[in-house]
Amino acid sequence: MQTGMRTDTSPTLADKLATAIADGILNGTLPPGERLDEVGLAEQHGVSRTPVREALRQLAMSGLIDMRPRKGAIVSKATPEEIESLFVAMAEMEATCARLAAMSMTPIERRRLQARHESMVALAAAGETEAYSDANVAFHSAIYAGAHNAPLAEYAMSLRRRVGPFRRAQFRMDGRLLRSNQEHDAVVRAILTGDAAGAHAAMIHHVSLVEDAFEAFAAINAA
Amino acid sequence: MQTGMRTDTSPTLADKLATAIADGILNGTLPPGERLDEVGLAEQHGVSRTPVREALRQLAMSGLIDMRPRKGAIVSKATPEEIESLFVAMAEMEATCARLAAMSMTPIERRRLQARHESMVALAAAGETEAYSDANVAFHSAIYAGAHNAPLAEYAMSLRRRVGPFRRAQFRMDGRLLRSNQEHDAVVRAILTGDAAGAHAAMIHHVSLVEDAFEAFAAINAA
DNA sequence: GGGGACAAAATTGCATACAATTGAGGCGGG
DNA sequence: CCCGCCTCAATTGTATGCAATTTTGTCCCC
Repeated sequence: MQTGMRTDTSPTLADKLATAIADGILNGTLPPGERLDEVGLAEQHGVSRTPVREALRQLAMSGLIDMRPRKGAIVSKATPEEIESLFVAMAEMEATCARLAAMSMTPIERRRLQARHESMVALAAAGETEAYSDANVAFHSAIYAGAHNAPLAEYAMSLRRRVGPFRRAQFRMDGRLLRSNQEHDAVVRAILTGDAAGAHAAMIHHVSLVEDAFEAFAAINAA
Repeated sequence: MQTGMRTDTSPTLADKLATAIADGILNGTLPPGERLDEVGLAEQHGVSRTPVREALRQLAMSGLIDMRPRKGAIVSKATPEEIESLFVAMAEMEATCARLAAMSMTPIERRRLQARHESMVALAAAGETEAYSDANVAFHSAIYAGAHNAPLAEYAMSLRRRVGPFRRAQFRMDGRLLRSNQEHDAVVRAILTGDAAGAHAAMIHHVSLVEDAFEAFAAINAA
């Protein structure tokens, strides 16, 4: 799903293309720096250039791709500094959502968050990386939703997507799963007790460690 | 300027149209709910529908307009709850930027912020609404920039634009200028002393009052 | 062998043309 | 008088065609 995307009653070709291309970027088929040729994409999807151009423009606004007039589009390829900024921004957004969630989640939402978290304990212990990763996204999304603020939640999700291409395989690093789960525990406890400041701090801490993991990963790959 | 807009080397027609339409929305020429007819806009600007459509898609992603497949585009017309969410989101973003600015502004940036603030004291005292309003935007922009985080700064600015259509004439309310200036003083003091938590709190307080002003304004207009 | 100018190919930007869906208005039946 | 259906105009979605700029490849000269 795409941030701020048009409400989809019978999605248009351009919309479908936008999600298709975004998927390609997120799952690594289209790596950062890859050139996005209009006719190529058009032929590849069996459509004309017109909807392709509209899809590209939409993706450009989301930050997933870069367009330069008369130069074409490429998958966004950020410098280490820009990637760092993205991670910091994501940490701040997640922390803000966590703080708001601590203040405004309904009792039902709190119970569900706790249940979700507890179910992840088992996954972490069993080392089920893939299932944990999926559950992790759902966990964070639940916190976005708990903030009860659509613009913030959407932007947080958009940032999560945007850093996606740069954080592949993060969970494969030693002990990430168990550690992530412990940090979730701190976040959940703070939210459940309505400790806004604590939720903020715990979430910043959690997401910052993800960033550290990325940096370690990047360092390994650079070597 | 448009958030996440393509880097402009010889802007394309679609880009120029996007800013033109955005200007129309922001200055009230195109009020919320106004229908954005493609052929109308095309004739009005002397271009074909193609660049108009691309501009609209761009604006849709920014949240300034709403598009529904085969139904056309309208200037975003939010419910009171959605407007409330926008104001809350803006307050949170501004506060986050203020906190980061308190932590990471350079000495030069701090001095400039202080100078800018002091120059606004005179404007507030003299009741120069228009000049103060311009300076106010620059003041907040300086804090965004001081956060040293492009994604957060851009999103904060984008939210500021997005609430624009709903906060017209806010400064005309009694005593807003002086009060705004006093609140700025608290924000600036916190930032200059590196008081991150204080900067956050002061900014939330400041922007929340703007929201209250809006609500009062909306209440008057509804009556 | 290296570098620069020119030409051709490729690619983007814009316009026009066509198709398809929506919404409105009219018409007839109840 | 009201309701449903049908038809048609209006509007959006998509394709194609053309113009302009960028890029690439080649040739010539140094």
